[in-house]
Amino acid sequence: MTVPSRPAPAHEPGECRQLAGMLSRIGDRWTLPVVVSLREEALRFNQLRRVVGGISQQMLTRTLRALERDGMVRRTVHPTVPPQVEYALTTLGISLAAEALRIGSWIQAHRDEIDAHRQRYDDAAAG
Amino acid sequence: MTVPSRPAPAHEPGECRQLAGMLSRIGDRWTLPVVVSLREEALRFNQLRRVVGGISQQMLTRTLRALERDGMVRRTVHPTVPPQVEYALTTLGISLAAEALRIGSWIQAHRDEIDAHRQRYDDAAAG
DNA sequence: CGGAATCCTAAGTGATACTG
DNA sequence: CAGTATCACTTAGGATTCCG
Repeated sequence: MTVPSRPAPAHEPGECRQLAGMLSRIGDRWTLPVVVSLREEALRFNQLRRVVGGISQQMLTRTLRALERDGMVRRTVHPTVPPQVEYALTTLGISLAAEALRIGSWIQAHRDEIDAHRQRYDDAAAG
Repeated sequence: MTVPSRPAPAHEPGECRQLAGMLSRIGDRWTLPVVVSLREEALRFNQLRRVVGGISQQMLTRTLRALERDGMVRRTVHPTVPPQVEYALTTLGISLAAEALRIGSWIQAHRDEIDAHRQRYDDAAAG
């Protein structure tokens, strides 16, 4: 493709930043495990915590709040005693999970390649 | 393999963690802007810095090192005076960029929806 | 049970100054 | 030009304690 004097970059800084922003939102340590854990069924707080595994109470709370704020997760409180709170993916959340899994496929497909590169790079640095 | 009473979750913790790990690698503040900036042509350090815009020298160095380590970017030093270093995407990097842009499309498509949710959530929290 | 509040550490990020 | 080194600040995350 010939490059004219100065074509539109096909990427504007704003877009990249938003893209990076959303990727880091879902790329944090717990968002994806939580979303994937909710993929098949709604779960209650401590159920979810057990399924996800290894997540602190605080981080689960924060992650769920962020997901709820973004409209990815719906929080339903059942006025029982003791209180019962259920978390479920929204349509938007399901849609995001699908995209995430797509990237997951890419990663699995290229994981060996990436690991090999890292190995080589680190070896070269160490040597 | 015997069929368990419950179906396999279709997600193993290890996978999620790797997925999240890679997403946070490319979801950091600068990786994507850098990759996208390199999409059409190889650039030198300070060229790249200008194109990306707003990135500190240190973060550009770190981002490029990480990308190089992962085999996404190839670093070529031309033994001239003054030194000239060129950065270019590898095939792997181009492939990643394509995936990233796909997510970008998703974000653009759902951005208004997400923003509306956030607005509503924040308003409710403030009220 | 489902959180909130608090404290602490590590990592990401930016600014600045210096070097080959 | 293309970095490295250092410092300061902010945020992510974990551990612990307390509450309705």
